Amino acid sequence: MEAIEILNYHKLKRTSCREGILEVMMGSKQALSESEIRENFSGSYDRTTFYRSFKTLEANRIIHKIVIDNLFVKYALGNALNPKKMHAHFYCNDCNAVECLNNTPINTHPLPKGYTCSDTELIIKGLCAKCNQ
Amino acid sequence: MEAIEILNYHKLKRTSCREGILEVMMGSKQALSESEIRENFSGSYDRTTFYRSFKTLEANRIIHKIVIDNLFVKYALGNALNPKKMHAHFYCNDCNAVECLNNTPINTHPLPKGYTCSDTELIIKGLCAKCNQ
DNA sequence: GTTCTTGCAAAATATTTGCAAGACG
DNA sequence: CGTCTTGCAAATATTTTGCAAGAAC
Repeated sequence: MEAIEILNYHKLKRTSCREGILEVMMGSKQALSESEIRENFSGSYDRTTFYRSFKTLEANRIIHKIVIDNLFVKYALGNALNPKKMHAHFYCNDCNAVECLNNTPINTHPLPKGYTCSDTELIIKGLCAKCNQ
Repeated sequence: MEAIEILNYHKLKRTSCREGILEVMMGSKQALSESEIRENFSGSYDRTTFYRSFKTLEANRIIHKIVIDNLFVKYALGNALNPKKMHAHFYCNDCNAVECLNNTPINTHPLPKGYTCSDTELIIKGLCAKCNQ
C-alpha cells in the first residue's frame, strides 16, 4: 500500500507532509521520533505541523505512539489490516532503537476483582542483536 | 519500616523533604505524581528539590517511576525486600489512578534471535473497580 | 467555495542545571 | 568542617493553541 492510498482509504486529505511522514516510516523497520522523521524528510515543515500530522494519523490508527519512560517518544506504523491487535515493543538500552514485535503475543493477565482491561502495553527492554555483539 | 529507617539503611542523609515524600507515599495505595505528592505535603519545597529527591530515591531503588504514555509520570514505592522483582502496573482510563499489581506475574516473552531482555514493562489499562460501577 | 491544513509566534508544561547558601553527620 | 542538599533563577525540550493565509477537493 502506498502512502497516498492509505490517506485516501482513511478519507484524509493528501498533503505532502502526511505523505512524506508515511513514506519515511514505511522505509524504516524501526519506530522513529519526531526529530528522526524530520531529519529523514525531504521537504521542510514546521514542527507544529508534524505534531498535528502525527495526531491525525494516530487518530485514524494509521500509526501508533510508543513512549519509553520519559526519554523517547516514537511512532510506528500500525498494522493496517488489524490495527487493534496488540503487540509488544522492544527498546534497546544501547542504541535506543524501538521496534514492534509483531510475533510476540501478549497474554491476558489476571486483574483484581472488578477491574477490566481495555488495552495492554508491553515494553521489553534489553539489547538488540547488533548491540549484543 | 519507617521513612527514617529506609533512609538510614541506604545511607542517605535524613532530610525532611525525603522523609516527607516517603511518608506521603507510604500513606497511599496508589502511585503518585510529583504534583500529587506536593499537594499532600506538609512542608513546602521547591519543585527542583522534589525532582532531585525522586532521582535519589529512584537510584537507590526505594521508589520507582511509572510513565503512562506521555500523560502522567507517577512514582510508587518499591518492594524493599525484592527491589528487582518486576511487576505490572494498572492505569485507570477514567480516574487516572496508577497502582502496582504485585500479584500479576509477567511472563517471559520470546524475542528475535540475538536479542536479550534486561527488563520488562507491562502497563494494563482499563477501568478500576470504582470506575466500573 | 468550503473545509481542512499550514506556518508563525507564543504559551504551557515538565524537567534539568549552575551556583551560592545552608543543613547533615 | 567537609560533603551533600536546597532554593532560586534560568535554560532546555516537548508539545499545544490561536489566528490568518493557503491548499485540497
